[in-house]
Amino acid sequence: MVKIENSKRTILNLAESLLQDKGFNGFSYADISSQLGVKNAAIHYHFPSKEDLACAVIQRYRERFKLWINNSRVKDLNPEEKLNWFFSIYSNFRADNGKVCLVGSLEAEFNSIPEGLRKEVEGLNKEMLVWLEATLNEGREAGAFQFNGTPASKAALIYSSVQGALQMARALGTKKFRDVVEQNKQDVLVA
Amino acid sequence: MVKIENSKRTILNLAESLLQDKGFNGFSYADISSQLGVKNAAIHYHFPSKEDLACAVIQRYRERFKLWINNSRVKDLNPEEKLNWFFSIYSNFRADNGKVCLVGSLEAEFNSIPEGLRKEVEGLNKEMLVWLEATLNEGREAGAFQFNGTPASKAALIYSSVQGALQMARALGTKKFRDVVEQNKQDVLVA
DNA sequence: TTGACAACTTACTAACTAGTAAGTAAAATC
DNA sequence: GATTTTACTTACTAGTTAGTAAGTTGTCAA
Repeated sequence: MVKIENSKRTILNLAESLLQDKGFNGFSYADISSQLGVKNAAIHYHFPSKEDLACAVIQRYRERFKLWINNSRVKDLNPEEKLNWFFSIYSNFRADNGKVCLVGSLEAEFNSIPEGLRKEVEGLNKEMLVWLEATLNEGREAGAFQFNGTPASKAALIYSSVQGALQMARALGTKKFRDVVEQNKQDVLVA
Repeated sequence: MVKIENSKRTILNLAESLLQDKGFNGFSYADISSQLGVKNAAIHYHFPSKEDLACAVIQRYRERFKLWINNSRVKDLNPEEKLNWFFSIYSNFRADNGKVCLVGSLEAEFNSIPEGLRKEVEGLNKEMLVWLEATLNEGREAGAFQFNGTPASKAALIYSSVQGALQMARALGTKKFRDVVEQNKQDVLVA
């Protein structure tokens, strides 16, 4: 038998991509198996249910995010650079065939996805907001950022706007996404 | 035969509600027919395809928005009141069982919805941005609003953030949505 | 060399999907 | 009063969905 190396990881990659492209209700096991060149049942062997598969995607993303923010490449950046790194995640999504944020995609379908998956999405969303809030606070105390309100509120605004902008760019083009990122920077950076 | 008065309108209401609740790929004709107490085929009689149905929902919403903004109740408001009216649309969505914006819902699923529907979403999105941009411009010139960048960019930021915040509130609660609205106000209103 | 195990395939099911064709009954129109 | 139209129902199809059970084969460890 020809072994595809690390099928499990390849399945996760394809599922992540499909979630960002079509949404949870917009893709099927057949989309994955056909791209992988295997049968549907092979996917079920690795991930018994669609919920298991999507949960594994989010869990992996949460691990990845934790590794990133604790790695010196991000940890040691100054607040402005950290914010730019954050925006670059989403710029890369946009550049990659107009993908949207996993969190946004799944929250848009929140009332038609399994319960366990909702919990994972909630966890990821919280973790990202906590980091963004801390970064905004750090930047304001260092005099690099300037904004009204609490870092928590500002973090919620920035995150939700980027999430929304990725979606909006699908209908109105990449410029809209870039506009939102630039406007966010102008609204927070000290001139 | 017992006539349900104005079935067509009731179907549109249910479809609009389902789109905001579950998304295009998250509801079926059966969801509508069961709530209406008719058979599936009755829905197909009024709207042959699911695309026809969803397009009709968006078309009606576009008409409604046009009527609203041209009605003196909104037209004659000052810029700050206009912005508050805009936010109130989404506060009402949130209060109504955590519904999200039609545009956001459909853009999240953009790559798995029919072509004709995409065009309608694009149209609605543009029309709302044009109004918001004009309102922001009007407010800035009147000295009621203060912000960096162009009214177009600021409009894109505000709209995408509200769209994203409705989705985020599903996972993290209504407070997050309110935070984003308040932060937006603080970032634009002259103190 | 044998036996266990991992990673599949084949073959299937039950439920649901959008969509259609033909028939029916009430109501509006001529 | 006859005919057409509106708003359905019944009955169906073809395709897709997630998910399962049982069998197969290559790989690896004892």
